[in-house]
Amino acid sequence: MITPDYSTEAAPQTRERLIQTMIHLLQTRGLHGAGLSELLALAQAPKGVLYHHFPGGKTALAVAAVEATTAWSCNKLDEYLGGGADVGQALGRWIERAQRGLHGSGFERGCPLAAVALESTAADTELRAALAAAFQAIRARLAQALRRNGHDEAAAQGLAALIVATYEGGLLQARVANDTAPMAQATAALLALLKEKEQK
Amino acid sequence: MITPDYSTEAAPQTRERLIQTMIHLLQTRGLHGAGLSELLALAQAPKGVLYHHFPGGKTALAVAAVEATTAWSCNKLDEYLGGGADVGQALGRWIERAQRGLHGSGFERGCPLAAVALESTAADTELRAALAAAFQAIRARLAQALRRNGHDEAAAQGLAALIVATYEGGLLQARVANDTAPMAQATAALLALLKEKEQK
DNA sequence: TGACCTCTGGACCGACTGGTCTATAGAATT
DNA sequence: AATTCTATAGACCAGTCGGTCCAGAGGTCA
Repeated sequence: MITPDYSTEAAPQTRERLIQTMIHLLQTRGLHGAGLSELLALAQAPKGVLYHHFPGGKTALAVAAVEATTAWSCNKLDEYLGGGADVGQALGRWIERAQRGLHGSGFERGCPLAAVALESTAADTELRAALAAAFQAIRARLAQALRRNGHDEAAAQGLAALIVATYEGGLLQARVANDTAPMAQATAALLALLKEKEQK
Repeated sequence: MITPDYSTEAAPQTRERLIQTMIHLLQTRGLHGAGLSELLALAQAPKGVLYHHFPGGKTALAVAAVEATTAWSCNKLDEYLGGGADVGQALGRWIERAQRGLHGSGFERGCPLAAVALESTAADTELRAALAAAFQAIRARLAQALRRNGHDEAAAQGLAALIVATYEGGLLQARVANDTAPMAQATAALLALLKEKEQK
């Protein structure tokens, strides 16, 4: 007889706490900037717990964090883009949310994917695979919505990549500037260009 | 009588080699991912040399690397934008160069500024100041050229931020995708939008 | 009740980190 | 020739890194 695999209460909480803490550290310090001792202190967990839930250690936890971020982002995108909503509008809401997060954290919390993306090397195969899948999934969702909005396949893919780039690049500039302005300006410029194209 | 301050031959070579090596490591692994031992081995320099030229240690060298990158980028931009050339064309050349660099390094070499930007915290004041100045300078140069091309002040600033964001975000996506496509697509989409606006 | 299992807790470890310090080579100055 | 200054060289250090290992806590089975 197969044991029902609903786990105990405590276990998923701890595991989830580790992932959330890792996401937070990736946003603020990046992968190598985040030490295990700091992570465990923030998550209020001893070392053994980490290696129990993630035998692969720090890297495995980072992969889990990347995957959790991917899932979360896709859900949020689906929510914003749901019902064939206008991509420009959805993008506006998305960026607004990011700006609030950045500003609210004193310009410390950026994108958890971006930092890892720039620190990882080709040797970090699992991490890279997770990151590649993440951006791929996000672009695919955007492209799908753009196609629904009347763009052809090539244009949809191009605009999807441009939107993601604007988001990541805008966040990066805003972070070092200690000011949301660069991100807001970049986004506004992109939205204006998109609107003009529509009206053409 | 003032001593002519052309320095000895050896000194600036070593110092420069340290900076160039740091830039390379920032591009491939980021600030925290790059160890001093690796840096010194690549630069073929003993430890004492580093702390002789950069009493501030690793961070001071990173600041110097950021500043050198800024100067280099501004020079290149001036070259591309010189004589009131079209911004779209200049941007195309700029991005093409970055793509060749990325592809030629097996998708390892990205932007030395971006990685540091995401790893640094508000506590790293010098590093942050250097980075803020870097992006500020680059945006200013782009905005100036855009104004020459007939955009008003606000539009020029917005587009400048958008261009930088596209560059950084495109590079990031291409890096993890192991494929220049996302960057090429994002850039092409942006250039297409700019061209449409011109013709409007 | 005893065996088992998942999960927690933390002592412990070797490797490596960034950084300091002293010795010295060699050119420039006196 | 003696001195001074810049630059090179690397031994050395304390602290921290990620990771291993084992002891128990507490639940769920037979």
